[in-house]
Amino acid sequence: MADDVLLFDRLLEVAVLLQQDMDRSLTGIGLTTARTHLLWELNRLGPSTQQALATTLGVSPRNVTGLVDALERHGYVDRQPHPSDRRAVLVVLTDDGSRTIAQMQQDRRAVELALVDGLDEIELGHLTHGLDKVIACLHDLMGEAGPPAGGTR
Amino acid sequence: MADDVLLFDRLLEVAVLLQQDMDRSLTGIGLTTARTHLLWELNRLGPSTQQALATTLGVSPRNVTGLVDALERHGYVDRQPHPSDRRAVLVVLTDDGSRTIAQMQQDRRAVELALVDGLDEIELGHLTHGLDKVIACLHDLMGEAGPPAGGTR
DNA sequence: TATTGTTATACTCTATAACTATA
DNA sequence: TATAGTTATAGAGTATAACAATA
Repeated sequence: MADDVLLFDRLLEVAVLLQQDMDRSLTGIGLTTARTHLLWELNRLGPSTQQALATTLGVSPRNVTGLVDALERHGYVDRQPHPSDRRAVLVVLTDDGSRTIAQMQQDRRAVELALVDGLDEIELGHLTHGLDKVIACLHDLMGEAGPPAGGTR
Repeated sequence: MADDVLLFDRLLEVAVLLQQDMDRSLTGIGLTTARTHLLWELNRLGPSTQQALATTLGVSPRNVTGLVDALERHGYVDRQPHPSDRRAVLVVLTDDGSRTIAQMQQDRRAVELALVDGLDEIELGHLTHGLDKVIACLHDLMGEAGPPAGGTR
């Protein structure tokens, strides 16, 4: 009957569970998904202007202002004057921010270990292979349908 | 180096892509993720009180009021008096709402087909098997860590 | 007394537009 | 003139608390 989206449903369930798992560790410490995303990218990029963060995150500069305000208020980042451009500010991780990111990376590794632990090497290979195909296929689907005036055909 | 969360990263990428794919079809027709979620559950449950919807969706009754307001405003649902409880209202899909849901189900089937099309039967079996293990593992992780005063041990 | 839905209030994420200070 | 970041304004999702009508 409704069994015609078996793979889709499984992927969706994984997505929901991952989201829940990541949300769980953010409660009560002044972090949210959006703020954490910024923190994560800031850690990847190193000290950055808000403009750079807006581009990387794909959100408006105004939005970054709000997120940095909140992260600064909670002590995760600092705003420093840009050394060569007095219009800009450099957003940098505080020690607390760095520690928080490190903890998150450790949590991810723990989840990864738990997941891999339940699979033998063959199963893991098959799963990885299948996921890569799914990812490629979804990228294709997005590419085709993205902007109204496409031309991949 | 940073290659120690390979599986996690793949699952995360799938989650992001799925979210993007689902968002894509909602733009410009008065729908959002939250509203669509309500519509979807309403279709599954049949005519429901807002209380029932709040419970099913795991959000506050106040939140449901806002979502139903918006969906009603855009013609996807109607509020009808509850036949036996004059405090409650029954939220029901309009014809337009039903058509929209049907279209979404069809879109899902199309994505499912595209995904399955890229895999032979063996690969599909392996992928499904791996995902089921991942889902079970994630459920375990959530269960263990969920409420502070757990007792699964 | 308990429940259904609402109004009141507040916080967060998001966007666009106008404005300031600087390039 | 263009760019970086801010203030102003607005819409959407979410929550709690207080309140009205009804069970």
